[in-house]
Amino acid sequence: MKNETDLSAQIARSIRDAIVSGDLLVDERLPSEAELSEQFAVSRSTVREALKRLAAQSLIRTQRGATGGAFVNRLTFKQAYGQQITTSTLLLSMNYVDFNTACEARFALERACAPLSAQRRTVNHLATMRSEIDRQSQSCLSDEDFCASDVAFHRALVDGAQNPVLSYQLAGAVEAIEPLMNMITFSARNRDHIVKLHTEIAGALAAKDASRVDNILADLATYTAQLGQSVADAKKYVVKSN
Amino acid sequence: MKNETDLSAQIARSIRDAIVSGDLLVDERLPSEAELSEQFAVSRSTVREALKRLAAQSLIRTQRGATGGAFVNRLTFKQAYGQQITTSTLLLSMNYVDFNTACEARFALERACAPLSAQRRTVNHLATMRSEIDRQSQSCLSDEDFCASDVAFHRALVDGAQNPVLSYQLAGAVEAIEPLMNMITFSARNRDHIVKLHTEIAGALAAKDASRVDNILADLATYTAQLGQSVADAKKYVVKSN
DNA sequence: GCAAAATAAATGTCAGACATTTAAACGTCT
DNA sequence: AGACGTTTAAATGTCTGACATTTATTTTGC
Repeated sequence: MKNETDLSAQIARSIRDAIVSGDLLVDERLPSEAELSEQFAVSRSTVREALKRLAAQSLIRTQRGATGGAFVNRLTFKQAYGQQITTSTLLLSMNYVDFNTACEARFALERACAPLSAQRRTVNHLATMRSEIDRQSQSCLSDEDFCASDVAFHRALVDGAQNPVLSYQLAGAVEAIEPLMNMITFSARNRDHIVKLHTEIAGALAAKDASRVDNILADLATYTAQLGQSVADAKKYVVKSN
Repeated sequence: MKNETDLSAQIARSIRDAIVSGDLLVDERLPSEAELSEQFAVSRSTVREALKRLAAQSLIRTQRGATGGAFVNRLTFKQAYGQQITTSTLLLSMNYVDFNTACEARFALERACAPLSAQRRTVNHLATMRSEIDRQSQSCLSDEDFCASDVAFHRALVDGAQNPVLSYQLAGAVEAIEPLMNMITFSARNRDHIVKLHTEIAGALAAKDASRVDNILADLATYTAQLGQSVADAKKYVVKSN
């Protein structure tokens, strides 16, 4: 195989395997850097580079001081969200993905959450959604803030499904598309229509009417795709498409 | 805020921001380690630790030699898959998530892909699914191999939607659940039923019958949840549940 | 002109030192 | 004995300087 890698990468992989396989348990302390450098027969710097790699993936955390060291980290959903969003955003922003594809994926996934959310959403979720709708109705809002509020609205919808795995998966899809949405200039008419659809969604969720939620989400998907298309069309007159 | 972090973490964040914001473009070369250590007024070791952090997230790649250095990496879907799977697997394996929750999320997302897959799947996707069904029918297959084939089947279904973003998102959900599925002992009767459902799914996809695919997937979700439940029940007699 | 050798620039690795943080061990006073 | 300050030890964090290795370029020799 590819054995031409760095020592630090090899060591990182070795420790990562030990964690993933359950050989090292959560909160267990790794040997000290000095001990690791002996075990692997490399210098302390090399061990440190390996540990930094693992830290970057939230696989370990380090503490200084007498009882300090590197500990196997219990990956929290928040940390996982963060990584998911970073990765997804980069994937999209590096031009591999056009707006339509991202949009399609996002709404497909969101519609997967909708039935569960209709069953399980709490009053808190509904309240969050309504407060975001209020914010979106303020005409003084910048396009960026409008998008951010849009993301918050849809996050509340997804969180309503009360399934942290779904929330985690959707975090990437919903948040990563925000930079793409930010390229859209929202006219007052656009905003009115979106706010109207959001209001209907909140209403349908409040009524626990899953199929109505699904229909409105489908409309919203179509409408969003149209907005994206118009931006793409406008650009064609300025920049040559690939 | 939290400014108590390592220098290497701060520098990594600074460079990461430059990449995400588009300040550093894909394939652009970063300054050499020596130059970076001057710019940030830290030692080369510290810079190197920062770069290793970024490399661990596939944000940069490094080349040795005269024209070498650190380059902004174009994140490939394959790399993103890999990270996604690692993260998701860890998240699930660290006991935050029970089988039901993971299963629900997985099938919800998969059902989101099904209508698109029914429209767009190619003969190749169907062929892959059929060949996996054949493999699953061999009674000599170990439980682990059966699970692996199951994953391959569902991946083909998802890939049939021909939306790389969906495939990427689902990679985590479908593959990360494999270790949990591996705890299930599949009797011949279990396998027969699953193979039967898989066959029906493939047939419905071939016929481009989206709603039938959806119905069968719902059945499969229910059945899988039942299998997981029986494992959980059996365990209750041995280990006390939390 | 072309192939081999020297060169230079970069990352990879090592060794050793010092700084800083932190908890525990130790004393000292009440 | 107990509370409180001090010392100490162990760990990570950082710096410095050196050498090894890789690789593209330049030079040299024929």
